[in-house]
Amino acid sequence: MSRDTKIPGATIERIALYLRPLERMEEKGTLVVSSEKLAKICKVNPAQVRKDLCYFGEFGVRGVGYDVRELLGEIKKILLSDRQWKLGIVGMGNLGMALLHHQNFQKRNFRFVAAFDSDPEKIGEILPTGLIIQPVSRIRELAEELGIEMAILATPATESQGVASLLFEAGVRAILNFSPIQVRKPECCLVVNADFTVNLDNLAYHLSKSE
Amino acid sequence: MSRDTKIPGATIERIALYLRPLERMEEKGTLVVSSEKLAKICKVNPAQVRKDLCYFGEFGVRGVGYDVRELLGEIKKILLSDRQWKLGIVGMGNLGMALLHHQNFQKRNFRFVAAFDSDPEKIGEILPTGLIIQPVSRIRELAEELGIEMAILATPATESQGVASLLFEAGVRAILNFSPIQVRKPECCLVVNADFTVNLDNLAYHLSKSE
DNA sequence: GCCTGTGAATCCATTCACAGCT
DNA sequence: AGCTGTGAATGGATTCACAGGC
Repeated sequence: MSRDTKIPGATIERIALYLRPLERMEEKGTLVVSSEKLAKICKVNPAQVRKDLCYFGEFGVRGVGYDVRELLGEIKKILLSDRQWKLGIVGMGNLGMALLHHQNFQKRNFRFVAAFDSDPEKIGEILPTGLIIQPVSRIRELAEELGIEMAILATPATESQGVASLLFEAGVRAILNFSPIQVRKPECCLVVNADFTVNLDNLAYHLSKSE
Repeated sequence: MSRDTKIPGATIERIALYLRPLERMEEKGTLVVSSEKLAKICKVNPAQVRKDLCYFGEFGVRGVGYDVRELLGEIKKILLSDRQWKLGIVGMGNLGMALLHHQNFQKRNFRFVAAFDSDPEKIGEILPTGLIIQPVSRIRELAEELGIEMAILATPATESQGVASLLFEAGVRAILNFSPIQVRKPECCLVVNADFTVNLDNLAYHLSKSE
């Protein structure tokens, strides 16, 4: 497939999904996987798997399948998950703390290099990882100094927009937003929302639809 | 619009999004809102707001807009968020603990009625909310007794499928899954995945695409 | 004049179906 | 024979554009 084709957003979301089972397969020593097998694990259509992959190249062998190790490498290259990303986190309440210490970020090559909060009680606290909680007022300075590339926003709704603006001004260009508001952002920057209460609202609706 | 029209899944996701700013408007005493205003806050297209709403009825007044209080009521009815939902949570690590104590669930009428873990060290621990951590082996019994309607899965990947199956057998029909695997489920049940590391993978990809 | 409700048009995503390679 | 790669067909979701009521 031609390189210049526009790649659907939905495709790259699924690509990230394919990555995880492939890692487990590599660990277990599985050498080859078919689109059908991978599709079943990820709960998608086999044709979808093939189409998604072929936006990026021809990774498979007809009549055989995909080489697990090779496909894993290609996907990591596509998602830039073969290199480390530096994260900042703002809002060290229950959720912020849990995210900071969550193993899956480390596993996925995301590394926290700074933690911020606006509560004077918390500032200066030394966390188990060795990080020290910094005041929100130092975001500008530290984001540049430490080279923060993405940030996680775990602040209360009232603070989210203010903090997001600070982050964007400091050159952070991507935010994963756990707060329940949609933040304004410059054209060049990215925000993904992860307010899980909306997921529950969704479940509630669909649950009651099916009696 | 006719009542029997199939309602897009994307629509109901956005409906949950509209709910939040409407609540803030009601608190502030705002009486009326236009599709344009609401759209701007939620970062969507105004026509989208109108179309979404008109799947459920005619809530607005031409030339005027939507009555905030009335619209809020209608949306709460649609999403069944005018009643309380009983939640269970499994996996009381950092993340599970943080979710259990997260204020936004309470605000949204989701109430935790049980917490489970498989670690003998944790079982019996009394949490700040008064809940006692129960062994996973009691899921069956307690889910029925307490009337758990949805569950949050914050277990390590290796345990997720097992626990999910237990929950489904116990009559829980909806799961919000924070672990990085796609669980098998009966036809009648629902799973929404909320593995936020895939969101970061997404951000990483799009970030590097835009230089 | 203003803003909703909604068919029609457009855009995007998924699935089918089969040609092509091993 | 088996499984990938991909155009074509289908199915959904978004946006346009305007008629209709305040």
